[in-house]
Amino acid sequence: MLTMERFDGKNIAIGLSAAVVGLKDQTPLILTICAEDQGDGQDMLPFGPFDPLRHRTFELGLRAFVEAQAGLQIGHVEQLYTFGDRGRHAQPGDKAYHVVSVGYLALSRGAAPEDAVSAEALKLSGASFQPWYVYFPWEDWRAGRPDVLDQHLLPTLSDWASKGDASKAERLKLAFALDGLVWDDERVLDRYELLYEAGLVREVAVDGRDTTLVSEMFVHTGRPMRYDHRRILATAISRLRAKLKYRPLVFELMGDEFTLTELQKTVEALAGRHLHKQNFRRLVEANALVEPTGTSSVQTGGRPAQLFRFRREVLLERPAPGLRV
Amino acid sequence: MLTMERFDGKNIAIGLSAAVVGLKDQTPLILTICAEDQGDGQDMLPFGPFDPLRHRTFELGLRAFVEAQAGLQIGHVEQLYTFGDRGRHAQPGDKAYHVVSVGYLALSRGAAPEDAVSAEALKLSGASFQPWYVYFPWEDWRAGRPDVLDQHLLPTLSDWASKGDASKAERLKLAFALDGLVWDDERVLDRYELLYEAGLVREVAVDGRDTTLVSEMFVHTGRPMRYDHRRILATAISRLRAKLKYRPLVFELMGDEFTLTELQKTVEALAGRHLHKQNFRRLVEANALVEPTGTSSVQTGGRPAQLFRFRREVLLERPAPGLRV
DNA sequence: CATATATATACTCAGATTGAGTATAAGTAG
DNA sequence: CTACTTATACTCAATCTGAGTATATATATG
Repeated sequence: MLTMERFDGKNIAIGLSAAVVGLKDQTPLILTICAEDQGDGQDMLPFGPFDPLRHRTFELGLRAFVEAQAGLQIGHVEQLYTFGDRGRHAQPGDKAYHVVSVGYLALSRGAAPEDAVSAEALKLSGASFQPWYVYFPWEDWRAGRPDVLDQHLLPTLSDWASKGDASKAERLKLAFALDGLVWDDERVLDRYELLYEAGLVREVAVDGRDTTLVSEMFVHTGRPMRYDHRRILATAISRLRAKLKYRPLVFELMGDEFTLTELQKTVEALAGRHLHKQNFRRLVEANALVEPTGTSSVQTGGRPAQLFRFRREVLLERPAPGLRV
Repeated sequence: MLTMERFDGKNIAIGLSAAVVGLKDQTPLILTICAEDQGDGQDMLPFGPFDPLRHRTFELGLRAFVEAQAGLQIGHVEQLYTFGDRGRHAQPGDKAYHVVSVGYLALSRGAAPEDAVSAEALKLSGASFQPWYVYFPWEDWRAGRPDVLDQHLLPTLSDWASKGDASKAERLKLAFALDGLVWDDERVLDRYELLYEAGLVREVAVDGRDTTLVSEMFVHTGRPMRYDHRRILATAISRLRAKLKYRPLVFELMGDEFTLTELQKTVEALAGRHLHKQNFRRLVEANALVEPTGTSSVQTGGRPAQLFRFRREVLLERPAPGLRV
């Protein structure tokens, strides 16, 4: 019953997709590509088929795709999730294979203004970094609660949930912090999935659903992506936001030297919320995550700020060094 | 360049494997199967090939395999990781396909003594629940630091690390809490991977490595499993231990009514470490995870304990209800 | 140069949480 | 009745957290 003959692989293909996060001007960015032969204008993440004959591991394959499609070297890479549902990767003329999609999170400094080499490579390849809140406008709370929530998303979602079973209303309550619950910045995927199930994002069209009744919502639910790439991006943001709290991942996106304010603005940009300045400082210094370089920076107006660098040794000293804010 | 024709799926197969956790007599258990035609005596997790034509999603496929191979219904299911490296799933005569392995964590009440139906089904199928610390003896700290660490594992591992580059020594230090670091109960996978890389677990034999020099270590490094199943189990334990702290997963393994001591012993069994009794109580009650049933239990000796049940409503009240111990 | 303005950095303080107890209650075994 | 066992209540100091106030040091302006 359990022989290997049942491992009959035909008709299955594995797609590797990378959510490559960058940063420029306190804006979190995501690397997108466009392909000539699939150009319906929708954004895509760098991706490609895993071929075990050419790539020893998923990760090596992934790095090769990003390099080939955007000319970019990536640093930290971690696996997110493997999506296997039928339909979510479907495209016309694609009946031959069932595509299973392995999503990855990657971090890159290639979006920084000072990286001229990456900028040139991006221009040549046609790839580019897009602000990630374009795809999820309701996830940016830095300037307070986004208006789109109360004006468009929640009325429609509540209506949808009230017509379904109780579990839909429960999930909605938890994901969107109804009834006085606190907004959880890590539930990016939960929120996107609810919008998807409610048929409010443009991607549902490839599922063959009728969208005429809700299509006026699409303008409020962010820019769509090809395939299931927006779902992978949502997973990436969720993971990154969670991991910031117990791993020093921010520094993979920062320059070598930075002020504490720059560090804070970066964390705020990724977490999508505002932090208390004095307490942020205390946290960073208490955790010994950084050390002063001795120099200071002449900023725009105000007292000059000390410059700091990441203290790599912290990785060997503390079990879970991060910015639990 | 990015056409779907490159999604050429031949020679790839997807294997689904489940680490099904159960509990009996304060012992964490893992469901293992044995197959006649692959019977070299090594334990396996329930697993099988994903066939998109028969199973709409990975999860449905997985449930079907567990049902077929152990006659067991499983409750909570979550994806762990997808392993794609060449070699780790290899077996003689298995050249036709590259098997990519998607690991899952599942929880089941089927190992409880009162579940006669599951016991019967297990007997018929030949599957059984095994104590999980048999596979990872160094992970059980309930009775203090396990002797095997200082007597066998750490001397050999340190020796191995000192001959490699500095990063090996760093990983060893973090994973096994050298130099006064605190033991992190969640790093089960890190520790197993180090033992694997150092060639100290029996599974390395299928990698074609020479094991004559280290084979006397195998008796100290736990019982092996087929394929990469012990790695999946390590991932499952890591994830379960991490998630206990912010999700009320324990209750998926408990009966409907229980005393606080039973609850504590269960958490201790899973986390592999001893907890402070009075503080555990305080934590459980402060988080409003349970409510008294009004009855009490006549235990062996001592004052009778109140019986409690899980307060399901907590899922709707608090953002991350768990037992952060 | 004095002053307004902007940013950086230091320090305070009350309330909540945590780790590690002591004290007391309510059963069973002999 | 006494010893023993387990359950439950309460204490206390150290630490952490959220939300401030106060002060320092720059630039821009009249």
